[in-house]
Amino acid sequence: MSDHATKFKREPAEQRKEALIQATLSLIAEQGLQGATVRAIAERASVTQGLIRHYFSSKEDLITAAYDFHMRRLTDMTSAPADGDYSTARLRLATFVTTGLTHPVVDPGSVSLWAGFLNKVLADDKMQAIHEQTYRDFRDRLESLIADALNEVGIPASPAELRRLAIACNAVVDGLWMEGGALPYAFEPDELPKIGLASVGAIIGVELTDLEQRQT
Amino acid sequence: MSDHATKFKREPAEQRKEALIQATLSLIAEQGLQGATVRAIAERASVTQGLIRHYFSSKEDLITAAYDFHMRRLTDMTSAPADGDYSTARLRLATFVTTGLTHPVVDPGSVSLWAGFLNKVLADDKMQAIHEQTYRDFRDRLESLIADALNEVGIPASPAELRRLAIACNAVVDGLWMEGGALPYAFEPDELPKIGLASVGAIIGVELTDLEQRQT
DNA sequence: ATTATAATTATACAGTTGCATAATTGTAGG
DNA sequence: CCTACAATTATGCAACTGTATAATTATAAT
Repeated sequence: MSDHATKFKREPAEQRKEALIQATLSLIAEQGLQGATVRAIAERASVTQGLIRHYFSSKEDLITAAYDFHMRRLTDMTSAPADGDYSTARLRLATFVTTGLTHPVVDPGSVSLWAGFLNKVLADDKMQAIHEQTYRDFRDRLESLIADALNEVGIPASPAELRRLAIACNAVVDGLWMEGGALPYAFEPDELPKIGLASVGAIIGVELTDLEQRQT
Repeated sequence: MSDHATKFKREPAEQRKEALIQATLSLIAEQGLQGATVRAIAERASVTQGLIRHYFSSKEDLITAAYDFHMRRLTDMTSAPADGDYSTARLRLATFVTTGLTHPVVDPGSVSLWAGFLNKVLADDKMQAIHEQTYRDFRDRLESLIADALNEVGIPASPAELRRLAIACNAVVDGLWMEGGALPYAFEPDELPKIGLASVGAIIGVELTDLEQRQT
């Protein structure tokens, strides 16, 4: 009679780690950092709290890993559709902006998550490094899309100019992203991407709004 | 001999309340919401913890009051210099943008504070109401400045257009504000206001960068 | 089947948290 | 001067926190 109801299952390390990270992220999104206690995380991941210590040397270690995971995912979600777009540079830029200002990138949970981490970012060096890294990745990606679009219309820009344009466009996208996440019902469904396209277009001096509708 | 060293002093209610709020804000700015425990707040305000309960019915009550106080101050700091400017509408708008992108409005503590509150904002109705209120105040202020500037150069805009422009400009300013606060050493001292002016100018189609230097 | 071992659970602990309640004490009005 | 009362301190408590350590148990290799 070996029918003892098995009390737990062993999972591959990476899978468990990610499950714990996901549990952590969902808790922070819902209740902020304070809601992410080891016990709450363990419960949400259907695991006992001791296991967290087995995979992460401390709670801070888990938080750091979760932050890295979230920021990477955010950047990837925004970049992916534009990366697969091989039409014109302008359209690629437009796709990037539109994606970054549409669900699921724009989402209360995402914004809450980002905000929840921010004060740790300013206090902890490791967090600061991750923040700087992901910010630069995102902005560099945007800068190269802008450079391509400007070349395409025959108005290339100097490196210094490109830097300024990238910072500005990044700010518009970030700002709209935040507002959309923080006030989900304050904007029409298509309003944010439209405003984003018009603004980025105005800043770099290239028309972007009419491009999106066309079928290849 | 009535020289017993007086153990405490009675302060007017409003003054004590504000002292407690200031202590709360400085703690959240430095360490996030988690650092703002009743004991830490009391100590920073040079008071014992029981007193907090005497002025605020709960910790949440204090946090809410602190949030309201901070957001009001942020909006006021940004608006004040532009309000006292009676030259041209364009200059007033430029002053508004510049002020919002310069110290002390741009400041790691301010951003940290704002972020620390955000997840509470999404969860708590009272906080949500305060957030919506201050956001609208700020954006409406910006919208009226934009409207004046456009009228001044003879290109008035429709209400719907004005709304879009205000949302976009608000996003630029907010985005730059955040980036400046989150990465204090990533930008040159004058870089953010310059980029802000150029971007807002580009979005609404009015030159703003050359105005600031002129002496009346 | 047995065994070795890592994955997982179980238990314990000292410190911290928000809050309630009681005990003081400054101070304005008589 | 003193008296009343609110402002403030003092003390206590139950719940929760992160972490350490020991006890189980699934599972792959033998």
